Amino acid sequence: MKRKIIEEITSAQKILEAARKEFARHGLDGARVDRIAHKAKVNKAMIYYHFHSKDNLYQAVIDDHLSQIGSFIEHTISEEPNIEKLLLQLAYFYNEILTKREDFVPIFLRELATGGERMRMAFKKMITEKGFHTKLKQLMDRGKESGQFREMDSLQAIISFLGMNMYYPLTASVINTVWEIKDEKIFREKRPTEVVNLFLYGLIKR
Amino acid sequence: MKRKIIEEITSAQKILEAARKEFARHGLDGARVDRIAHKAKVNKAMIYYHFHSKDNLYQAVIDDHLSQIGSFIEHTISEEPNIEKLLLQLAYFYNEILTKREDFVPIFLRELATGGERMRMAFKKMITEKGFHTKLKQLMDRGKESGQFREMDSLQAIISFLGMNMYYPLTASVINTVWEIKDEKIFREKRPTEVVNLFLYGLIKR
DNA sequence: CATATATATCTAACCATTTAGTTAAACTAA
DNA sequence: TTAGTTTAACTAAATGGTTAGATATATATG
Repeated sequence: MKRKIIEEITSAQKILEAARKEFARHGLDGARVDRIAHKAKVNKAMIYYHFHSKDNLYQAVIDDHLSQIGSFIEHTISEEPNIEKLLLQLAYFYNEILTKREDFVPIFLRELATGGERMRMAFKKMITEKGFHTKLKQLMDRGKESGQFREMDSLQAIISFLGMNMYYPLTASVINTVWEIKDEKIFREKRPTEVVNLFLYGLIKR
Repeated sequence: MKRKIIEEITSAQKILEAARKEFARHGLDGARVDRIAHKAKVNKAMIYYHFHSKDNLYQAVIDDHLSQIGSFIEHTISEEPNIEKLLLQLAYFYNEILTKREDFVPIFLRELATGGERMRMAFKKMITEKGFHTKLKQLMDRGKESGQFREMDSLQAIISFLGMNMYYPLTASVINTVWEIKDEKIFREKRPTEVVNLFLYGLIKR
C-alpha cells in the first residue's frame, strides 16, 4: 500500500475536487469523465478505481456538499430560544452557504429540476435532527398565542422567510441584470438584516 | 407545398411539444434527439429539417415559453397604480405561471444553473417594457415619502417579495417533504394572499 | 384543362465522434 | 510477497447530425 503522507493530496481528493467543479458547471449529463480526469491530473481509470461509476462520483460530490453544510449548521446555529436571534442566524446561514459555496448552487438548482430525489431526505434529516421544523413553528405559534404576533399561517410564513433568504442567491445571475443590481457584494451583505426586519415587521402585531 | 389544414397538427408543432417535455425532464444535455423524434412520431431528420440543430430546438422551446409568459402578463396585469392591487396581481401571476406551466420550472432552474444567459435579456425586456421596474420602485418610494411605509431599501424589499412568491413553486419537490406539506394544492392556492399580507404588513408603518 | 416544374415535406439508411467504462500489466511500499 | 495504486490502450454503445432520394402539392405554361 502506498503510504499517503498527511500533507499530500490523495488522487481521490483531487478527483473529488475536479468533479465538484465539473458537475457544478455542466450537471450530471453534461459533465465529462475525461475532463474530470484531465483537470484532476489523474488517469481516467483512477476515477473508476476510486468511485466505480460517474453516477457514484456525482453522488459523492453531493454527499460531500451535504456533509459540509451539515457541519456548518453545527457551529453557526445555536440552541437559541429567542426568535429574533434564531431568524437572524438562519438568514446569515443561508446567505453564507449560498454565497461562499458557489459550486453548490448550480448542483442544487439542477437537482431541483430533476425532482430533488437525491437531496430530499438528507435535508429532511438535517432539519428534523436540529429540530428547526418544530422549533420555528413553536416559536411562531407561541408568538401568536401571546398576542405578540398577528394571526397568520405559521408554515406559510416560514416558507416565505425561506424564500426571501434563498431566492436571491439562487437566482442572482438573472436578477442582477433584470433589476439592475450593480454592486452584488453589498446587496448580498445587506440581505440578512433586511430580510429579518421585513419578516418580523410583517409578523408583529400593531 | 403540402397544404396544412388548420386543424391538422404540423410536424413542427409535434416536434416542439415533444421537445418541450423532453428538455423539461432531461435538460439540454440529457435530452435525446431520437427520443424527441420517437415521442413526436416523426422521422429524426424532420427535426433537423425544421430546427437545424438540437441547440436550436432547445432555444425554440425556450422562446415559446417566454412568448407565452409574455402574453400571459398582458392579460393578467393591468396598469394598476394601487400598490396593494398590483402586488396581488403579481403574486397571482407568479403563482399561475409556475404552477400551471409545469414544463417551464425545470427549464428555468437549469438555465439558472448555467448562468441564465438564455433568458436574462428576454426577462429584462419584458419587465422594462411593462415598466414594472420603475413602477414598483416608484410606488414604494412614494409610500415611504408619504409616511405610509417605514424606512427600508425598496429594491431589497422587492427582491424579498419576488422570493416569497417564486421560491415555493420552484422548490416544492423538496420543500413539501422537508416541511411536511401534505396538501400541496391548497398550500399553493393560499400562497398569493398570504404573501401579499405578510409583505404589506411588513412595510406599513405602525 | 393537362402537363411540366419548382418547392416543401418526409423517410430509411448511414456516418463520424464522443463517451462511459474496461483490461491487463506495471509500479510502489509495507 | 502481498495488496493497494497507477497507466496506456482499448471497446462497445450511444449520439448528433447527414444524405440521397421519394412523395406530395402549388404554380406556371401552353
